[in-house]
Amino acid sequence: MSATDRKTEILEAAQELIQSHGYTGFSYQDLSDRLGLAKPSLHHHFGTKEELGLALIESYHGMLAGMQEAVLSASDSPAEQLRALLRFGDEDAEHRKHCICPGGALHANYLVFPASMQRATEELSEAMHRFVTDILARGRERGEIRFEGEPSDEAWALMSALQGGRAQARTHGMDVWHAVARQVESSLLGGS
Amino acid sequence: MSATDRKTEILEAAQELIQSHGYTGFSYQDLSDRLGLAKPSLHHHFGTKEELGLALIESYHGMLAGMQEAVLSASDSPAEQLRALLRFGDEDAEHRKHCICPGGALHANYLVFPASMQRATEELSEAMHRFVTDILARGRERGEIRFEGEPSDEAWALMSALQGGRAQARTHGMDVWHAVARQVESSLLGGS
DNA sequence: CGCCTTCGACCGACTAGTTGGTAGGGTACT
DNA sequence: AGTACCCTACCAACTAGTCGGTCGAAGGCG
Repeated sequence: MSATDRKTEILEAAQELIQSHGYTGFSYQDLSDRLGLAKPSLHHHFGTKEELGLALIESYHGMLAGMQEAVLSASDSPAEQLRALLRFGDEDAEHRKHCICPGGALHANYLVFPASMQRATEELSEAMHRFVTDILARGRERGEIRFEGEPSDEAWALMSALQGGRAQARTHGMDVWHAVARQVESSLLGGS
Repeated sequence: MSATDRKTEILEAAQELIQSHGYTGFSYQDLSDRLGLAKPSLHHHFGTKEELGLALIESYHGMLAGMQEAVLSASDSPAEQLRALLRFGDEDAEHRKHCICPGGALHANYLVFPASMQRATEELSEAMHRFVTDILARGRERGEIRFEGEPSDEAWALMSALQGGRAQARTHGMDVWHAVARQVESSLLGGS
């Protein structure tokens, strides 16, 4: 197992922990227990918790980029791209039921972050916002997606609904997530 | 200053802390510093953190009931009631910009809660959900509110959007909150 | 080949500070 | 006298982070 593998392994465990228990809700000890790796070894890879947090957000950036590429290459139709985006949410929600989405976890813990992580959080959701705004704008131009007001505003609304839906689903069951996704889709793309 | 006043004072400070820093993100020490009251004195009023947390959620129940009454007595029209509900969100968001809404804070920290607080959290948002569902159902019956699918599903979507909007507003400014509220309103009540 | 050095990964034992929580004593109002 | 409130002093457990050191694999070199 090379060094890079170890780092990714730690990052994956840390992602699950921050999305389930929050930034203040998990410790190096938790990571240590879960990975069977001594606590100082973790500090060897990520000197401080802030450093670990930054790497975490960095890796979310990578995941976002991957999703963007997958969504855009799925179809030329903005409506289909929107559907693909929602399917991504479905998969992730199904795969890690006890977690909230990355953005939700970061926003929820925003105020306890060191400044560097706050900045990184802002950049991440701005990137997501640009992506969603673009789909919505192109979709309405083509007559595939319907909403009132500015695409940018609707993008914030869409992101908020998905983020909130994921959070509520954790306490009220996956049905709530599906309900939210369904309402969002039918509102934007028209009834079934 | 009577005992009840002290308790409310502590509860108010604790509310602000849980909504800004999260349940694992604030300590009895933080409360002590903020209130100028020794830490053991807090334990006198709320023996354990779990007890404090339960009282917190209990008081949210009271606030919810107060809001329901205010919203329902504002008008007979479901559309107006919905507008009143959104205004409530506006006021609270304006008043405590650095906080997320009670429901959002509770959902975000759900997994680190002791079982009793998890149950109380579920009950709180189910109460809110029943209330919103009722407004939506009556509103559509009267032709004042428009949406597809089940009122219950749309209620989850509405709550999710507001909760998420409040969270994102903290990192991207109050404009985001207003954008989300506006989009939700125009989607349900029709264009301006 | 064998020997030596270097280096990243790792860990036991530790630190200083914080966590939720307790013990017990003082004070002030009823 | 009793009760409600508040305090100082304390506790065990946990926090992020450090220290000094071990291990094994890689690389240079005669």
